[in-house]
Amino acid sequence: MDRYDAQQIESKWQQVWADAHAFEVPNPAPGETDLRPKSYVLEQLPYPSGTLHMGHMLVYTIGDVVTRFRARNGLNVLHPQGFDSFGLPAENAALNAGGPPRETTERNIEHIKRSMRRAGWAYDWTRELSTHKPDYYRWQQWQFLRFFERGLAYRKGAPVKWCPNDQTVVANEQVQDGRCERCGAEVESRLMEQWFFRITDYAQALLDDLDTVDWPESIKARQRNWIGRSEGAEIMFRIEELGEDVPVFTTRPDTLHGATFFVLAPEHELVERIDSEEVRDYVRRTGAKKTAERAAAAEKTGVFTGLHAVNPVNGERLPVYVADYVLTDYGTGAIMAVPAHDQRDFDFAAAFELPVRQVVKPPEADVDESVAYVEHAEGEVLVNSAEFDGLPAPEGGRRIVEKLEAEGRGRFAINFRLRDWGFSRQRYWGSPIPIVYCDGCGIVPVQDEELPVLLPEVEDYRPKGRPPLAQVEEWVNVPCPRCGRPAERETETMDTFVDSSWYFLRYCDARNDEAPFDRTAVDYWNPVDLYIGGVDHATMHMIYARFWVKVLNDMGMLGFREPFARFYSNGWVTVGKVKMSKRAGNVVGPDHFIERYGADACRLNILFLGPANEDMEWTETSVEAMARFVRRLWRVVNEVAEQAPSGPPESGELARKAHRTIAKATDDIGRRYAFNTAISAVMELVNELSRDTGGRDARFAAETAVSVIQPYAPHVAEELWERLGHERLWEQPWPAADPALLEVDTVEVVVQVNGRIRDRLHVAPDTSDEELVALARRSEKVQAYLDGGEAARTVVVPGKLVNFVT
RNA sequence: GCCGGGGUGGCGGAACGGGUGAGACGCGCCUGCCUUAAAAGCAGGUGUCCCUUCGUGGGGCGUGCGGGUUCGAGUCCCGCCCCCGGCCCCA
Repeated sequence: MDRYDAQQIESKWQQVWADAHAFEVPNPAPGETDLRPKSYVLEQLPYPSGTLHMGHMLVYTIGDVVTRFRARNGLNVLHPQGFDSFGLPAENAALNAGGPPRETTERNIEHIKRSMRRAGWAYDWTRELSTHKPDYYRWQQWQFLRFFERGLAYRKGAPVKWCPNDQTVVANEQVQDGRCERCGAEVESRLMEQWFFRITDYAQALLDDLDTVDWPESIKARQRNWIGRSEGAEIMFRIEELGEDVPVFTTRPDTLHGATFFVLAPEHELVERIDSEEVRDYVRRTGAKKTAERAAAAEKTGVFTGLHAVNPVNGERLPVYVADYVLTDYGTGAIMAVPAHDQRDFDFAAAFELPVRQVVKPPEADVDESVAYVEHAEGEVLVNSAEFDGLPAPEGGRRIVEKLEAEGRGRFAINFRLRDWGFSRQRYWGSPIPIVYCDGCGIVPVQDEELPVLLPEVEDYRPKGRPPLAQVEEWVNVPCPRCGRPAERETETMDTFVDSSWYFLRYCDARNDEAPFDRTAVDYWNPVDLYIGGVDHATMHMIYARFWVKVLNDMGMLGFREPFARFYSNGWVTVGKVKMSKRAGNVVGPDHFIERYGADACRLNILFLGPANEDMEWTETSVEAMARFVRRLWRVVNEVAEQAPSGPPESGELARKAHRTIAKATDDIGRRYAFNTAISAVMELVNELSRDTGGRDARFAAETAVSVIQPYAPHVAEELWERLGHERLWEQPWPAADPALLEVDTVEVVVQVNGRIRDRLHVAPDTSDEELVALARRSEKVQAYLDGGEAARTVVVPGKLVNFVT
């Protein structure tokens, strides 16, 4: 027997697969139907900002196991791969490396592709895409123009989060604890003109359709959190001195009579009309505050404006304050303050000595205005609320809104936390936005025939506050597409989340140069049957992509409403319980381990560490263990190949074990996504096989072990399959377990007396209940415990136990 | 605060519609074989405590804590404790 040589075997089979175009999956030709059901298996594509790490190893191996398993189970499987190559990570990587982003990015892509091939992942590379390539972003620009025509992409001035380090606007979602998610710098608030997608139009649909997808509950919960739907009312207050109506949103219209003051956010548009040095000073100070400071402030701050707001329900004049505990980007940026029933209002009232008036009273309690009553109790009623006194609070709230509605001063309303998606970036490395600004015509879209608007090569792409593209005069200055007079191009670029909002559609028709994709192709493959990726993309990317698909569906470009029918979220790979990440500086790459132990051992290892949807601890000893297992498999199967006779199995215990292994692995991979336990099952089989490698059953067991481990360790499986006298394992049907052979010859049946085990019987699995009881009763040990008496009740679980209850 | 997910040996983890003896599989550790030696490999042992005429012997306790349902609970119910993650001046 020759020695196991991972490198030699793996490169051999990788070459065989490439030559055979083994994983290339053409779209069905027009008019033809593939009889196999389709399956679209997709993993989130990588940012080529460096090399692969163990997190990638995990996600891509999961996808690969499922792909290979499904292909052998008669499905037509699409499994493409590409690169999310635009955006800040790639650009920052280029800045660090000191070259142009295109060069570093493309170098990284080549490196990653080599690693991916070396790992043996079965991709259809004919569909490869990179989002920084003009043939990709051309169609993104095209789709942007369709969004723009429909008013779904628009420009507005808005307070935005500005990262002083990256010198760009970042999305709210990219801010963590007041810091830039990418670089960790504290973000500032600025008012800027921005491009937005009108995702809020789809808030309700995004919420409702979560019920139609098969995702982990935790991921759905995150999206629901993010969308943040709350029901309440919008109530109109008149600012007396300005003669302006200001709406407020409240979830507690029942407490309207308890409003004792009124607060505007410092950024509220009315604030600049207030002629007060004190107010201007406060707004200035607040603006200088970092978002994080503002949220963390223990003491409520604010300033009286001299204005008054009229409460529409009772005509009371409430003093108007400006205070930064009211946020400009939630609700309407103004609130009615009810200190008796809101902790924040209560704190503010305490600091500014404002009155507190309780209007909701829990049953059997006196009115107590020394604390805020914010919880809810069954049977609470309204007090101090004029004609609504005594009504249960929920009903009272309803009646109050109805009354205001009749007067045109209020209505039931639903508010979402979700904001429109600001997607323009003041950076270089992204898709240009195909827009031209003309003094005469305003915002003018670039004509479809002019696409793509190519990203020009620039000398200096470092961010300086102004978009780097603004410095490229020969690029910026163009004639207006509408009137032909001198005009200027949009110099901001698109957020990389735009790129990843539709890449899974492009894979279906990746070489189309007449449209983003053909609807037939996209409708054939989609929705993605299994989407695999990290929880970190559960909110942003996966909400944007859902939005994108809904819009395209409304445009009639595709025939489905949800992109990802099922989502599998992989856990983190940890080192000493710390997430493996660039930031933590504990990244271990697969390349070194693949070189040392082989891709098969590494693939097995990453899935054997634990359940793939939970965090798993990386240890080097476990790779060694898997390398040991592969060598053991190699030795045992080679032995069988050399000495075991061919011929139909004899259905002995070893053959039965093989059938049980098939059954377990099929269920573990196909239904449960329990990748670790399927490996254990094969290990058990190999352990048993190693004790007896000589018979026909041994040959069958060896073939089974090789066949079942193939999705995990495809190279060594293919080599051993060949040595067992067969070929092209990757195309062989997945083995089927014979139900008749799943049972062992004899089973051990436990005999209990009152739930205590007293004896064991060894019987055939199909022994009848009556027979079991008779056998059990005959046992001396049981007799002793029954003590001559009779069982009041006898419980029989066939093949498992007999329990006498006295 | 609200929401989601978890607590099982020295470690990672099994036990998948309550059905035996929990702890599969692997790591680590211990003993032995092979070897001049090492590596690799092979065989066996490994929750815990007690009794033992040491026998492939007997028994108690064990799945975060306290109750409960059941002939039978890691699994179901009630009440706690702790850990991880998400959204939070969200009006």
